[in-house]
Order: sequence, then C-alpha cells, then structure tokens
Amino acid sequence: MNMQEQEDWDSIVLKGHEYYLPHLSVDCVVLGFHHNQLKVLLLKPKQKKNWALPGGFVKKDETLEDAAYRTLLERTGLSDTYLQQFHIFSNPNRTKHYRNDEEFESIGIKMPEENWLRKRFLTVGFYALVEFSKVVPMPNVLSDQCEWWDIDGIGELILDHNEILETAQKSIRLQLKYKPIGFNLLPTKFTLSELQKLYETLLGKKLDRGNFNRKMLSYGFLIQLEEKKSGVRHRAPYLYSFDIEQYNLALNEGLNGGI
Amino acid sequence: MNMQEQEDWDSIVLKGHEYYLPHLSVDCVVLGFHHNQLKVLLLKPKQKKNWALPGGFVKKDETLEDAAYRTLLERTGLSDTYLQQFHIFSNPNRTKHYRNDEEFESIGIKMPEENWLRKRFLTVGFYALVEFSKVVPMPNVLSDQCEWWDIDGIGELILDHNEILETAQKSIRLQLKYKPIGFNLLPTKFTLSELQKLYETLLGKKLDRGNFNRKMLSYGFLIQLEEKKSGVRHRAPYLYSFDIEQYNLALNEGLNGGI
DNA sequence: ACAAAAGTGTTCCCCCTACACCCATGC
DNA sequence: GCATGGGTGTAGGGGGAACACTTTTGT
Repeated sequence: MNMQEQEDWDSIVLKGHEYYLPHLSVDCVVLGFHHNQLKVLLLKPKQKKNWALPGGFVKKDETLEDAAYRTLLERTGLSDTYLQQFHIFSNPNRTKHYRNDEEFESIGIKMPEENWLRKRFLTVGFYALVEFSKVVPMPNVLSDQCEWWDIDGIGELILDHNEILETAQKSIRLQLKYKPIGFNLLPTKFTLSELQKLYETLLGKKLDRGNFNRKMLSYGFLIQLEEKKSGVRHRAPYLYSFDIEQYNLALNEGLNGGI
Repeated sequence: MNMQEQEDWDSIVLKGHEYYLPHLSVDCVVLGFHHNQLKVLLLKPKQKKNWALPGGFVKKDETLEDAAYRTLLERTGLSDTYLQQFHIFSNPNRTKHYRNDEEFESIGIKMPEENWLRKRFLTVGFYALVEFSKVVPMPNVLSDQCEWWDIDGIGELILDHNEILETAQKSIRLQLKYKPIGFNLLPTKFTLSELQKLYETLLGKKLDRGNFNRKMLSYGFLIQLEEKKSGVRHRAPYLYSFDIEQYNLALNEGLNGGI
C-alpha cells in the first residue's frame, strides 16, 4: 500500500463521518455480457476472504443515484450507464462484526472503538447494465482486485451480497418482461442472435429464433444495417443498431398488455 | 395537547436520536377500497397546512419493514397487511426547511439548533393494501387528524409526498399485471363485479365484464360461495372468497408469460 | 312489467407456438 | 459438398376483445 492509499484509507476511517451519511451505503450489481456469458463485476477487498459487489458511501449532499453513479464511474470508467435502484437491505445484523480490529491493524490503522464504520449499515441495491468491452475494471483503495466473473461461477460473497445479487437478477428478469433493457448490455452494433443469447441468459431459458426475431423487430426500434463480418463459417447475419427515439416512443405506448 | 403527548413530542425531539437511526424514515401509502373508490390514508400534521402520508422513524435495531409495520399498526390497528417497499427517495433537499422554529415554539418546544430532526432525511416508500372496513384511523402525537381520502381528490401534500404517492400507484399497477395483489383490498367475501371495479380503479380503465370474470376464474384461486345479500335490485351475484393456497401455487407457475 | 346488473355464450381475430424449408458462408 | 447457423414461411391453436342473449332480483 502506497502513501496515497494509506492516506485515503485513513481519511475514510477517521474522517468519513464528516462527509458521508452514517449507516447508509450503496451496492451496485454491474452486469456485462461477453462470449454468451452474463458477467458481474466484483471486487476483492483487502484482508477479506470473499469477493464483494462494488459499493460506496453516500455523501451528505448527494442523492443515492449520484452515489451509485460515482461508484460506477470509479470502478468502470463509465458514465451514462443504465442504473436502477431495486431494493434496500436493512437487516440490523447484516454488517455486524464485518469491520474487525485485525483487519485494520494489518493495514496499520488503529480503528477507534466508536468509529462510524463499525455501526449498522443499510445498503441500497442498484443494478447497472453496461457494455462489457467498454469497461476498464479498477480496484479501489480498499480492494486489490476488480474483475468480471461469470455470474454462475460465483462462490460466497461478503455480507449479504449473494442475496443482493439474486434480488437484482429477479428484478432484471421482471423488468425485461415489459421493458427491453437488455440493449444496454450490447455494443452499438449487434446481431439478432446475440440479442437472443442475451435474453436467453437473462431469463434462463431457450427461445425460438424465428419468433424472437419477429417479436423484436415488431417493436420498431431496431435499425437493420449491412452484413456482418466474414468471420463466421455460415450465412452472414444482419447487424442491427438500437433506435433510442423509437424505443422511448414504444415504451410510452406500452409493450405488453394484460389486465 | 395533554401531558402525555407533550412528553412524547419532547422525547422524540430531544431523545429520538438515541433510539432512532438518523437521516432515515419510512412513509406508507395505505390504500383501501370503499364505495368503488380508491382511498388513501392521510395524516394532518399539527402546525402544517398540508396533509401527509403516515410515516415514522426507524429504530436502531429494527428492519425497515418492521418500522413500516409498526407505523401501520399504530395508524390503522392492522397487523398482517400486505406491505411492500417500492422506492427510496433521496433528494438532498427534500426535507430542507421542513422543521422550523415557529412550528416547535407553537407547541412549547425550543428545538436546539443542531437537533437530529433538522437534518437531511431520506425516506423509504412502502405501500400497503388493506381492507377498508377493518381500519380504525388513529392520529399520532404529531398530528390532529387521520382520515381516508379519495385518491383523486388529494391536493398538495407536505414535502415530496405527492411524488411518493404517484410512484406507489405506478408500482402497484405494474405489480397488478403479474400478481393479483388486489385481493388484499377486499373483504373476505366479495363479488366479481366488486373485484372488477377495484381493478378498473387501480388501472384507470374500463374492463369487459365477461372477459374479466373468465380470466379471474381461470386462475383457480377463487372459491364460489352462495348467493349475495338481497339488498340489490337486480340478479343476486355470487360471492367469492380467496383461496390463498391455490393463489400461491398459481403465483409460482407464473400468471403471465411474455418473452 | 320494468330496470339493472349478473351470468353465460359466441364469434372474430390476433398473436404466440412449433416447426419446416431454403439461404449464405467457411472449411 | 457439407456443416452450421441465419432468414423466412406457415399451419394450428389459445385466448383476448367485443358483443349478444338469457337470467334473476327489487321496485
């Protein structure tokens, strides 16, 4: 740990209560899509055995959304991402015993008995859907690694982060039914079968190709471009891009009905 | 204001920070259904011009859900209600200037400059669907009235409570599409057309009687009883009750499809 | 008898489902 | 040619939308 990091750590521990709200944090479930796999961005906190969702504290004069955006920008380099709060987790014991003396002594900090970080924390869960290739994962001062993980290959995370992740996935599947948010996970140009793979991954089930294509095109917010790169050993599929104006129009009309 | 109330108020103002979490509250959108009208429970805070959603603070060792249940129990006398968090409102200025000296002087309290109630507050919105007739609206120490209002006849509420109410309605409409939560608003015995009126009110549009009946019955969680009271001057409609076991079964199977 | 609303039936049609069939491309 | 996946066609069925007809009750 270099001088700067030590200072940052000291600052958060000893002075954080001056500029952050107490008892409150945000955690972000950052999802990407790569090689037909759903990925989630995780941090490896120093001195902890398990990995963690990227998160942060809330400044005294910012909204939760701003705090989440800030966290996301710092971890991924991305602004303008699709970000959505989905639940607040408030189990009184969720952070009990998480901050312990050994952890801090090992990095040269004597944490006061009454430090703000030892208190109970509630956390607001956000999910972010980002374009995998644009992300440059960056660890923060409290962690030594920041990496994409296959969402199915994740072991035990710190605290209740497994629960937060699962809740996020449920919310996303629900949203997907009436709002095609999946586009945020794809590059600007994509094929229909890439889109289909994404939907299949998010929903956890196979879909019919023909029906899927027709349905997506019927929404009217996909723009067909020219042919795909010759790198595939079968018929070249069309590339599509996403027409955000038509998309917003379609959203207001409502994509699904039902009582 | 009697002695007890004065004490309670004093206690909240001067000692609240000892047993409540700072900066955080819950607000409940309590909905009922009566005379084919959707009703919402509102409080009239003393010394304020506008009405308010019932709300409360969060004890240092309870979950947000517990805090909301507690609020609900105190205001309505109901436990076992359908309660759902739907959003957390975090505008840094949402409570600015809400607590002012005049307010407190008028009830005989000199509020310290640095009192916890003057700080920024975030609030977690919950909605509750309750059986109108079972509710006994009860004001709290901070308010002099607690009443049902027609949801369409509400003027300006305090703070951002109009926004909270609107957000709640959107969430409920969305939920209703894939989860028939409306039953929580009806008495144990009800007719199909009462149910239909409720749906029409919640969704804000007319529905076809025949199609509605068939759809609801097709779910399989309605139990047909015997005839209705003779108090109607037309054919007596069947009464139905709600089979919670079949309901849970149906929910797991999924009521709606879509990609 | 009449009004009003409940219960039930019927038709049309859209859209989802499922397959099937041909097309383009790299090896 | 052949394997592979892309694009498109189509027959069938389920169910929603709209409407009609009959039934029951109180006045």
